[in-house]
Amino acid sequence: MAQLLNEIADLLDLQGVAFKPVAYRRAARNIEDMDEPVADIIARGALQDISGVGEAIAKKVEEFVQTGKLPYLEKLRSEVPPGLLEILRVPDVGPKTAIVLHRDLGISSLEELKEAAENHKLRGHKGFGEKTEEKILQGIKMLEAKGQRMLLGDALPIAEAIVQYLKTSASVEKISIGGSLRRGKETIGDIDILVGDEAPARVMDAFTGHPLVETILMKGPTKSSVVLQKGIQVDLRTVGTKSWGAALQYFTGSKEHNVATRKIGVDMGLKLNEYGLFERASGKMVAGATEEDVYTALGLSYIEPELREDGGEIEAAREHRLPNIVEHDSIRGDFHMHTDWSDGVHKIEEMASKGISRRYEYIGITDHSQSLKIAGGLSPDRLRKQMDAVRKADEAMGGRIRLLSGTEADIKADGSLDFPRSLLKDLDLVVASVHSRFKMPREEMTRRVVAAIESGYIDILGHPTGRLIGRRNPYELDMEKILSAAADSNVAMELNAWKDRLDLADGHCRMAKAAGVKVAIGTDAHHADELDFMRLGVITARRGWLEAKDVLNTMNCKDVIRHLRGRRP
DNA sequence: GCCGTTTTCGGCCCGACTGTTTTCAGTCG
Repeated sequence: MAQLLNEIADLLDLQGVAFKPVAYRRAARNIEDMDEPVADIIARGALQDISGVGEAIAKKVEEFVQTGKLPYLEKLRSEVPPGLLEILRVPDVGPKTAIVLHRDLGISSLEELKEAAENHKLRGHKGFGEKTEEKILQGIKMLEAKGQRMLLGDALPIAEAIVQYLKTSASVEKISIGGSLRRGKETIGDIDILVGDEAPARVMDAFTGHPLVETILMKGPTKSSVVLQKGIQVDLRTVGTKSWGAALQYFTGSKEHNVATRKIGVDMGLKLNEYGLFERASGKMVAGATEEDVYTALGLSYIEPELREDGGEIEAAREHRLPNIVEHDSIRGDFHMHTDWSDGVHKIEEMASKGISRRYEYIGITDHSQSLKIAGGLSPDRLRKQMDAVRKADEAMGGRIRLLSGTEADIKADGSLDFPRSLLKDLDLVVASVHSRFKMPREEMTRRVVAAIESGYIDILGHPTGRLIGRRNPYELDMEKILSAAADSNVAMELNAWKDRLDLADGHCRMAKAAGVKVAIGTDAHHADELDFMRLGVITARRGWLEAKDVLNTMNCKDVIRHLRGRRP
């Protein structure tokens, strides 16, 4: 649905229509952000409750869901050559340029544009010169080579390396990651970095001179963009230090959050830009040195970067009822990891020492169960042996960390668990996950998972939707039903922190919290270093508005053990 | 097309960089 609305926006753009494209894109984005199927929202009669969806768009959405057709879109498509849409994807080519290309030069596809640029047919026309021609060719090349969005867990280390490089090579005064990366989105389009410094020229030179830089897209006195190897775009922006807070606020986004905050400013007779918050009449600066100052001056509580998605945080900040979202150092343990007993790399003791170095109070050893042969799942007999091994290792730790003996038990197709109950009840911790028959119909899959939740033998539902970001869709599930069953049985939902899972996703975390279900962040580490994925999990939990009390592994060791033991039949 | 601590009509965030211009339009974030 969101795709169709975005297409309508593009087509309207290409017809030179004003304002409507913005409205359609806003509706598309907010519909896309919903964690509930559009059909269900329609059934609840709540379509127009979505911000940006009014009468006209609601009618079109309902029409499409009911009939599978959208005559309005079909009409637009018939009015605009289909190839013009792909021309819009070329960087630096927007609707105005595309219209001119089509109207004056008869270009109506990417192929034709490429050919015209290569044969220098563009230069000479009003507004088109040699450079524009080159830029368009370069843009088409980038489009063809364009990689997918990066995972949060892949982008973060690259960005941190560049920050470190600029700190040492240009000794900048202030520096921070910005953009979607600072907000902790699960995938990142490009990397944004902000520098607060009074003499930015040397910073720009250092940045564009970074050894990994392949192409310099633009370089100005305060703003530069480069492309690294593998097609990763990095934008650097500098401001004076007295504007640091306003600039960081601006450069963190999201775009929608910025529009909303700037509107609040407008309503108060203020103007917000990256240099500060100013009185519109006098031009006097009201705030800007810190983000806190800016939000306070707008009558808002400070809003954490992870919440800045225009998803209700502005209203909550105005009423000073924002959640006190979970901090990274509140995490006291990890509930999900594998060792060399199944498909992990390291020994129990090696995982434990990594846990100690992370200052954990406890870790759960949860190797695979017997059905998952491909991952060396443990037979009941082997699991008994491992329980002994974990206990011995635990004793050897001398109280520095507590090792919980657990399993990641398969939930079989019929909803039963992969070990006999007599065995499960002797474990400290049972994570249960779906690893087979991913394509079950929604109702059947829901029944399967609910059966496992209601078994009374599981503590945590592992990677609840099974999605792999950019690679595998979530299995079909009625999340409301799952959460309701979990609330009744006091079973926690895992937030699997492995970098391509992040499952539960942020939106589902909010649903879990609303349903009164606790979230357990587990890394699913198969290597000791992967315990560090915890921070991706915490970032996602923060994006899901979770507070420390909503997250199971903020509990201290004593309480966790009491909690788990209390659940044993 | 949407929306309202002024508003149900008349607005709709704001600025850097680029290229092609003799002062600005288009694109992007």
